[in-house]
Amino acid sequence: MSTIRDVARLANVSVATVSRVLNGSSKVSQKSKDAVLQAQKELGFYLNANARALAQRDSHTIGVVVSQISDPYFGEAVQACDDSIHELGYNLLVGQGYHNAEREKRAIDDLISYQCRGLIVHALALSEKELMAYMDTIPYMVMINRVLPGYESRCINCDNYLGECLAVEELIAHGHTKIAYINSSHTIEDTTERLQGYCDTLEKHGIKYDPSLVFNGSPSLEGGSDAAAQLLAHHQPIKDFTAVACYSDVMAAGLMATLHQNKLRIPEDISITGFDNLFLSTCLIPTLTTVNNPVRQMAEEALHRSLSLYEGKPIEAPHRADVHLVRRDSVTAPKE
Amino acid sequence: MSTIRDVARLANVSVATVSRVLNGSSKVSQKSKDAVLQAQKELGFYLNANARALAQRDSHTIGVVVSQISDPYFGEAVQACDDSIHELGYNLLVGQGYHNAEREKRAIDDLISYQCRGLIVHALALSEKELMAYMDTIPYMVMINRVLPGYESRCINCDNYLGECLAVEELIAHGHTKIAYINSSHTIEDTTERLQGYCDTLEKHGIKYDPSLVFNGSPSLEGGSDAAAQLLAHHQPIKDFTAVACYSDVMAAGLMATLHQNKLRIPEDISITGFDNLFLSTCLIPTLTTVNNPVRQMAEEALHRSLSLYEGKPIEAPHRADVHLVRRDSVTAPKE
DNA sequence: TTGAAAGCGCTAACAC
DNA sequence: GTGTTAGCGCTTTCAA
Repeated sequence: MSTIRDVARLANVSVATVSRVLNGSSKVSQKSKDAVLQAQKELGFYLNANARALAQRDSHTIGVVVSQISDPYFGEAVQACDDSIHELGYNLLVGQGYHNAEREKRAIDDLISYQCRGLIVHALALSEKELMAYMDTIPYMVMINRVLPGYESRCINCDNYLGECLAVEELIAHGHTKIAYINSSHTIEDTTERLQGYCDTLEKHGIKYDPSLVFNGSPSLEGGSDAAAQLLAHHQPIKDFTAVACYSDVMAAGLMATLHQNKLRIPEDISITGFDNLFLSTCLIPTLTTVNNPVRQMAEEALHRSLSLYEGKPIEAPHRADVHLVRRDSVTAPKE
Repeated sequence: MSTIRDVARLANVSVATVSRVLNGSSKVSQKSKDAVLQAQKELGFYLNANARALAQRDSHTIGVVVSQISDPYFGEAVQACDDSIHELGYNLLVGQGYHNAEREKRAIDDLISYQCRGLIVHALALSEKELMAYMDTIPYMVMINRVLPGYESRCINCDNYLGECLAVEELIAHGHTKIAYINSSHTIEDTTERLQGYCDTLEKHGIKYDPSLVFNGSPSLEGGSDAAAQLLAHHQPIKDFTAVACYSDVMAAGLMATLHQNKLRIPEDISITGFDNLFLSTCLIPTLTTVNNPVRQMAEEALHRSLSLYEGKPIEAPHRADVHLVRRDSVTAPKE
């Protein structure tokens, strides 16, 4: 690896000049510029980002931690973040928490030591207390999909409660009264809010909440399948429910696979709703009726807040993203 | 941000001692250790990863560039890489090329300047010439899904030709003779090899290759839908083909969505095969018959080669991962 | 077991 | 316009 000094020597200029040319800064004579560029090419030279970060006290880097990058939801979320991040001239660093407190901690710690200029974290396993400690030491840290009391303006999420109400309303509007619910086993705000939306909407229509129709799984495809398997196992033959509302599109996809394996037709036998409106939900057959979760908008909001915080700018009011129902083909009227 | 000096001062030891404690290295008295840890906690101190990388001439970091992290194929690939990377105690840096030469270049350049200790790149837009130039300047760079002549042992891919042969054989074995093909519009090796497998297998069974049954799209869900739309538009009513082999699972998913929109049933009206065996292919309805692409194994292989290369170790023989057919529900005999 | 000090590769005053 | 040089925060000899 050659250094800036090698380039300077070869180009017959000082290191300062090399730095100027390579950073496109201030006035440099065309002659020096050419010499430097030529020398750079000859040596295959790259500025050392670590050294730059150190000297500039700026890593040009934004950290994002999610559960798992291969999960479609987080794939889209990270994508959304990265797009905004690059637009602003920064680079993205991703950490993965794997639904696991230890790993979440490590992911956050790593990003902090990389001196990220912004930090957006999704954590579902760490306790409120631990997260609050982070929020206190890292003033520019922002959370997504989770709200910490006292830190509301640094927590970005969507209206989970309303979203789930809309989904269940849609099922009821089609005539369903026996509605099961597939839930995430991580009980953080979004989970409890969505479940609450489910319960309240049933109640509002005079339908009694039946806990034996609610099953949990990890918020993943596998988790959706698992929960679905439990649901079917506990209700044979299928007559206790005609529809299933799901915590997320991903879990809904898992549910659909399991229903299909069990020769149940969607929506003829069972209607389904998801949550998130991932691209995935348009690929499923039938396409999934779901609640739009504006990840992209939330990513932008989170990024801007984190950046502002880093610069010590005043904090705005809390942000709660709007949701709306997206009607597709997975909901129809119950049979008979 | 406090520095190691602040910690040293507060703990009443030298910076060297702080460094020793925080790196778990060599002999330090329990007393110093306690003092340092206490001071660290008090200050909320984190070692600066950039400074460490500089001092140690080791960033502890591996770079991976893919097309797009939200793409299910790359989601799984990055995941596989990250798992191996963490096992070895490194950290992952991801770059995205977005099917675009300029972006691919930038992603690679960024990772190089971060001083990655290993570099795994998937690039489909950059020319062979440009990539070879990179391979020459970065001796530890390894490519996936692409083979550069003269650099075979630094290029990891799977047996694309055989894989596509297996898929088409499967269709023919079910009685199909009119088989369309949906292809990626990026003509790199995997694309041409799979197409060749398709052609040769047809020919082997005495079926004439018909170019009017082959359509391109970008290797994405949207691309699959687009290509499918073209295919349908050019063959109305549908009587020129009874099956479609696809370049990838992701494109197959796009195709399935389009067929479904057009009221075509799978597999009753049209049989389909994919390529990759993503988790996605088990979620589609019907589940997709496809070719297993051992991404995880390839990721490990790529990582180990890159690391060896970095350490100047000898290069092994070329690696071409095995493939096999995975039978599911998207293929059946043609009608009538 | 500990500390002093010389770098790591770069940027950014500052002086010319 | 250009060069000199003092750091950035850390690790790692080398001596003590």
